[in-house]
This record gives sequence, structure tokens and C-alpha cells, in this order.
Amino acid sequence: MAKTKRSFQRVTIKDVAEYAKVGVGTVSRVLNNSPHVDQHTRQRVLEAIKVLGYFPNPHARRLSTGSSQLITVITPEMKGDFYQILMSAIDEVLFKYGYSSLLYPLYNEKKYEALKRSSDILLSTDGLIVDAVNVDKVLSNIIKPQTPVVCIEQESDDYDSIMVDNYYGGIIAGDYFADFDMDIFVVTHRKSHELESTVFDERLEGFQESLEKKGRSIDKVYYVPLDWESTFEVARRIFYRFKRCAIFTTTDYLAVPIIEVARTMGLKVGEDVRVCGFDDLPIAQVLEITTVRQPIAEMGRLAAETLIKRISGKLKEKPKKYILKPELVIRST
Amino acid sequence: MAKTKRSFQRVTIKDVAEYAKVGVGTVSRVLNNSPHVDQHTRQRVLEAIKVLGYFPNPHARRLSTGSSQLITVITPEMKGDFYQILMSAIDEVLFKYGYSSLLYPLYNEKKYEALKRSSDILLSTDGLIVDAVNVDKVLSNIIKPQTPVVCIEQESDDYDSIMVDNYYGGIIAGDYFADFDMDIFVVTHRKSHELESTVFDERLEGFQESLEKKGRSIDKVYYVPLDWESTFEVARRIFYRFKRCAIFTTTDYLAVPIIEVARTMGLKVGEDVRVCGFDDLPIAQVLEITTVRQPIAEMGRLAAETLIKRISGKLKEKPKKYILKPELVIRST
DNA sequence: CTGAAAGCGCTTACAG
DNA sequence: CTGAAAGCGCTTACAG
Repeated sequence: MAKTKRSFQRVTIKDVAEYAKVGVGTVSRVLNNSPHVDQHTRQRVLEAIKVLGYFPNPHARRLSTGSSQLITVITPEMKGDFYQILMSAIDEVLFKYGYSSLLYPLYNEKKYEALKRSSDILLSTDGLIVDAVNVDKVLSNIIKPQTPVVCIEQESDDYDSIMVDNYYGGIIAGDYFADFDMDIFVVTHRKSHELESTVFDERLEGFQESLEKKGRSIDKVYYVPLDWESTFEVARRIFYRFKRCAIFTTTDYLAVPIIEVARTMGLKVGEDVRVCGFDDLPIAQVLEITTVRQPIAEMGRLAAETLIKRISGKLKEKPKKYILKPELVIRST
Repeated sequence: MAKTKRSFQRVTIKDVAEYAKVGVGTVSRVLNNSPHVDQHTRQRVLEAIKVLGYFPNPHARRLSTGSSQLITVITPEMKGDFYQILMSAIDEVLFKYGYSSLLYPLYNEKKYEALKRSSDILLSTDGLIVDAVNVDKVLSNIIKPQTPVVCIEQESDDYDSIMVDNYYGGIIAGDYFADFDMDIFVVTHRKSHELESTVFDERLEGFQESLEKKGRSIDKVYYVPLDWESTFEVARRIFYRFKRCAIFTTTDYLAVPIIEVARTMGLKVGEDVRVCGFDDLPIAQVLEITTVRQPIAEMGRLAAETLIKRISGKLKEKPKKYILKPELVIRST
């Protein structure tokens, strides 16, 4: 009876079996909703579970079945609407297939250390969805080989990847701006650490390229952190000098403070001041911001569906790149 | 040889043991950095692990040890700086004790369903930190009894709780406002679903109470969703009529757009327009917003430390309430 | 320092 | 429909 390893002995399937006077197999069957259980036995077992306050041990279950029904989602951060939309879409699909998601945002360097440190549950789930983090460089050493992975917003040699053609998105914005007879500015984000994505640069590049092809050019590019406070400053600086101009922001998030400053300063947004964002976040819809729509939810769904197929073995071909095209949504700004 | 249950047979500790010509116990020992292993044996095992590409199965390990070294953190959402600060503080402490965090934001109703559905790994970690979600009502049925839990921003009958005296925070803001010879407005958040916290209301209540005691009153309370776009609207509406007024926002987040609108409209913030927020988010520091400081990081650390103590059995008394006092930080607004 | 063996709590053919 | 038993992949006294 040297059972005192743990101070509090949990109630196990065996206790339930004894109490209900059945075998553990039967308890397991009612736990898993097997149809091959007599109604009365089932009731007895259910009763025992309730009385004893039994909760199955997921580790044992997982060890036994070999699958965790869990997907790890790794993102570079977790602020803003983008991730909420993405995660909701992913969760929706996963839920349908009986999976749950484990969210792991790498919002600081330590989180990455913590991830590396242990061959943790986080990396031992049935699959990974990795957003905007370089899998090949950053994660390949710590991910178990053969683990199904799908990347979003990031290319990969080894895994399926879902991407938006950000360069193309920049181009269509540039095409749109080329006709404006005013100064053209860009407000974009400068990345602050290695793990961050390059989407902003790609968007800017496409924008620039397109303008140049049409004989136009960007008058100035403003780099800001992904904060509104800094963007307010920049907006004031711009509008102080230019009462008439067109501004392309590489994400809607940065368009908002700019529009607000313009409006509050009495400038006519949509006429004197033109603003076009990127992403089509909910905020862009609410504020009627002209933008380049990125199908975030679609990316999430596609990633999840693809991952599930890989896990179930339905998809056996070599890694594929899914490139989704953004589209220009002209609204009131 | 009916081993073909899984298409891809993982390499296990047994394979490593055979390859290195040792027992599995020895492999386990080097895995766990036991000092009682001969240098040469250790090398052989390490070599085998590398060659075979072995990754230990965390489920087996956990089943065996009975502990997961994992803490689940449940929050009502994940947007904004608040959670980043809180999570960083929690992670810091957990990391020190060899734990990792699993983040589970209940950002929509489905997430809650998903959590309930399965006696999931998420609820079978070594402990839970629950922020601003009613544990007693919402989670008690699905949490295993005896699971250590610490609540943040939410009272509980059964568990330790870390709270900020939001009512008191409202009071000190009210005391500060009472001397202003101008109209007083409040911009606050109306909660949209059951799981949300009541902190905003408590802050408002304290504010109101304090003003009344000093013979003043709130001229109008504006309820907004936690979005800046709506707050911009409200700010414009206010400043259109009142060029001189004092505004208390129940979170800094809502103070930002108000200040921006005021500034852009040419009003003197800090003189004609007074704004005081709540929380002391980074944004409040950057913009020099007068605010009621909530010690977010301290709450996170305290929660994590308390939980660890509960888990290790060092804390055996009955649940305790830790109430942290907020303080007024007068800055330039 | 090391191996053989029991045990962690489940699931799942297998045989009734 | 049901029970006994093997097996999932680890850890950890126990006995050398």
C-alpha cells in the first residue's frame, strides 16, 4: 500500500469500476459513448462517476490512443483584431473535427526560450499552425519530425503554407493611388525583432513598384511602431504641412489614427485626404476605410482544414503553397 | 507484430535503450539529468537519441510523474496591453519554477463550449489562473476538484483571489475631480456578455460616490464598446458642446482617443480639458495621461507565486483575498 | 552506476 | 453486452 506518492489520491477509472461493479473496460466504454453498453449498466456507471467526482486523466487517455486532439497555434503576438479573427476561424474548423487549439503567442523573447526548453506538450500536439514565424529557421529543431505543420503568412520548404500575395496587394493599392493628383505618403511598421514577419515590407514594395511603373513615386515613408500614439504624431506632422495628400498604410490599424486626426482637423477625408489601409479589419469596415482586403478568416479556415487533412493522412502530396489574392475594397476614405 | 496501429511508429525510449545498449531506466536518467550516470554511458545515450531523432512523449512522462508542469491561464479575451503585461509577469514567475503557461482566452462563446466539452488537458494542468471570469459560477463544474486555482480581478468563495480595489480607485479619481470647476463626464464600457468582469462598474461607482460626498455630481456617463472608433464619436460629441470639461475614463484605453480628439481640435489638454484614465497601461505612460495605476504586473506575479505555493503544498490555509490598492498618478492631462 | 520490473490511468482487441 | 489482459511510453524505487 505504498500509494502515498501523491498526497491526494485522485479517483481513477478503477475506483469507478469497483463502485459500479463493472470492469474498467465498461467504464471506458461509457466514457467514450460506445453504443455497446446496456442502458442500465451505463446508468450505474454514470452514477458512480458522479458520486465519486471522477474526471478522466487526459494524459493516460492520450498515451493510450496516441493522439491528443490538440493543435498548437503559434503566433508572433496576440494583440489586435487580426489574431482574434484568425483564431476564431481556426477554432471553428478544429471544433468541427473534434480538435481544440492551444494558443502560444511568442510575445517576447522569453516565450521562445520557454518553448525551446522543454519538449513540451505544446510541441507534442497532433499538429501545429504557425503564423508569421519562420518555421524552417526558428522552429525546425524543436519540432518533432513528422509533426504535421501548416504555415500562415510565411513560406516554408518543408510544410504547407497559406499566404496572401502581399506584393500584389501593394500593387493594386499603388494602381489606385497613381491617379491621385496629390502627394503620396506611406505609413508602415518597422519590424523590431527577428521573428516578426515581412509582410509590411512586401506591401510597401508592391506599392512602390506600381507607382514607379506609372511614373509616380512616394514622397515619404514614415516608419512607426504598431502603436496609435506614434501614428497620431506622424499624422499631425503630415497634416500640419499638407492639407491635401494621399496616404497608404500597410495595415488598417495605422489608418485609423490618421483618419481621426484628419477629420478632427477639419480636413475632408475622401476628398482632400485619401487614405487606404490593408487587411480589412473590422475597424476598417466600421470606419468605412478604403483598404486592401486580406481574407484572414479564410486563411485560418484553410490552414486548419489543410492541417486536419495532413493529420488524417488524406493529404499525402508534398508541401503546397496556397496563395490567396487580396482585393481592393473602395469605401469612403 | 500488430504494431501498425499508427502509420508512423515513433521512436521510443526503448529504441534508444536498445541502440545504446542500456536499459530504459538509464535512458530515462540521462533524459532527466540524473547525476548518477557514468559519463561514457551518458554520451552513448545522447548519441543514440540524436541518431534516432528521439523526442520523449510528454503524455507518458506526465502519466508517470503525475504532474504536468503546466498552468492554464484563462482570460476573457486577449486584446490590448493588459494581457500582455499580465501574462509576461505570470510567465516570468512560472518559468522560474519550471512551469509553462497555457493561455486560454474565452474570446467568444464557442471557446467556452470548447472548454466545457472535454475534460481537456487545459483543465488537467497542475493549476489554473483565472482572470476576470467567475470561477464559482462558470468554471466550478468543469474544473476537477482539488485543482489549485487562483483568481484575478474576481472574487471567489473557494479559491485565493488577487484583486485591485477598483471602488477605491474610483474614489481617489473622484476626490481629484471634485476640485475641478467644470462639467464632469465619464466614459466607460458596458459589458456585453455574462463572463465579462464588473471592474468598470466598480470604478464608476467609487467615482460617483466620492463626487457626491463632496457635493458634486457626474453630468453624464457615456457607455461605449471597448473600441476607439466609438469613443472618437463620443469625444467629438462632447467637445463640440464643451470646450472645457473633465473626463474620467474607466480605462486608459478609452482615454487615448478622447485626448487625441481634444488636442486635434486645439483644446488645451491639462488645462481646459482634464482627462484621467485607469490602469496605467504603457500607453498612458507614453502619452503622459493622468491615471489610476493598477499594478498589473504585480497582480500577475502574486497570482503565480500563490498558485505555485498551493501546488507545492506550502500554502495550506483557507483561500485568501489579496487586495491591492491602486494609486493616483498625476501626469500632464 | 545500472537493469529489470512495477506502476501511472487509460483504451481496445479478444474471447466469451 | 462485458470482463480480463495487454499495451501505450515513460519514471522510479529496488536490488544489485
